[in-house]
Amino acid sequence: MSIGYPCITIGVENTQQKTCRKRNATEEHLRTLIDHNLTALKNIIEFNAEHNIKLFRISSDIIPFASDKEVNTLNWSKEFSNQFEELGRLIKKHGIRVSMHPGQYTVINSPDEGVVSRAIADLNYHTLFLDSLGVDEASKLILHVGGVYGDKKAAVNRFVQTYHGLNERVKNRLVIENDDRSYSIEEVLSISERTGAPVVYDNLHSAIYTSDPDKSDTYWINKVKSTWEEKDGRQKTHYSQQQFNNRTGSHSKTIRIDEFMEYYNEVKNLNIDIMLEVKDKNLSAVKCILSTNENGTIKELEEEWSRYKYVVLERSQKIYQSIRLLLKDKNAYPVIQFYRLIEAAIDQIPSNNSALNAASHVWGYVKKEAKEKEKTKFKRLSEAVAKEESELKRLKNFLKQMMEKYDQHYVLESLYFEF
DNA sequence: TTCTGTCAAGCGATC
DNA sequence: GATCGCTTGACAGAA
Repeated sequence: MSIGYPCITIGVENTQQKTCRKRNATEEHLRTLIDHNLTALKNIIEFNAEHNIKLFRISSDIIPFASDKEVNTLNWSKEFSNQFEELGRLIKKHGIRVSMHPGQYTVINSPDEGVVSRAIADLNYHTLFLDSLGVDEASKLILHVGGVYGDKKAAVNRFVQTYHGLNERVKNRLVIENDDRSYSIEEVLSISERTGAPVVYDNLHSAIYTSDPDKSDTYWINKVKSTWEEKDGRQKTHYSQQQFNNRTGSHSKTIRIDEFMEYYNEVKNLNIDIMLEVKDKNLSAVKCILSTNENGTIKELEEEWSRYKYVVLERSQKIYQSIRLLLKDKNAYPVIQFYRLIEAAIDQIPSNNSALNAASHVWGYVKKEAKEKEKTKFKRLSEAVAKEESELKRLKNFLKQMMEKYDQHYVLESLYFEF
């Protein structure tokens, strides 16, 4: 089983994707952006390899306006073929399975022909991107069924009809997913019967929208399994949790580990890949991978701790001490307790005092080298935080600048500036 | 330098 | 029929 995350990373240097506005999309500017984004992808792949993350969704925005031939006229696949080859080699070398997922705006069953032809162009773009990497058919392209338009039967028929007219290369990668308001898992399954497309089961969507709420996740995962053939690779699923107090269907900030482990224990023998849909992306992927690793070592937790420690200290001295104590036994691997404590800390809002405490720890990395003027500024900003919580952002921005100026990579690679 | 509004996409609910 | 909300991170111009 592989566990992965979509599109972007939190707290990993040089992995940020760039884009632009249509009106600024000159050929030259697009070239710069594509070059930048492919380099960022390479850095993401390397990060994933280092952290044993074998599943990753590539952002649809990686080639800006790729499916709009009037805006992006570049032959990017050919022009950047060297970078694509290198990326493909890297992906294969590390055994990473990549995928893509056009968003809610790519709709092939619309009654509007213009919408459909743009959607087809978009699918062609995604397919060309994956083909350019040289990855096999197990690298999938995930799509929702689309709209209902007041007549679901007709809408489904249009989906099936358009599907059959798609390029073979697209069809070889295309997978359909249940959504949370229009097409339930049972409806997607019946569309799969008519198209042959494999099905991705999404647990949260199904919890929100299904005609059969009594059926379990395992029931549907088993049911859907037969839509996956050998050439499609391992069955893929999407997993997410509801963010409390948000709109139904909102993805949680982080994967709550106890809830995940309950799910994992039910599905671990079903031979699936799990794509986590969650706001904190790679952080939850690493969390879930370490939590399900029976041969994990304390060293891996110590590495995690080095990234989280100031985030925790900023919120709770008590939890900070508890985690230090927890990691004392070098032969143990208390991974679940560790993440429970991290989650408990992140749930808290930093008080002025605890935030200042963490800030002064971080300041400690540079205070010897700092110029008088910088020391004064730190003092002034700290005093402001003591009076007014809203000033914390200003103080942390200043600290980040200082860490960059004095090359304090230990702090910069931590998550202190990400929370 | 920091903040706020805008972009880009299509559906569907609401007035 | 027109408008807004949904979603998302980053752009882009204002302050």
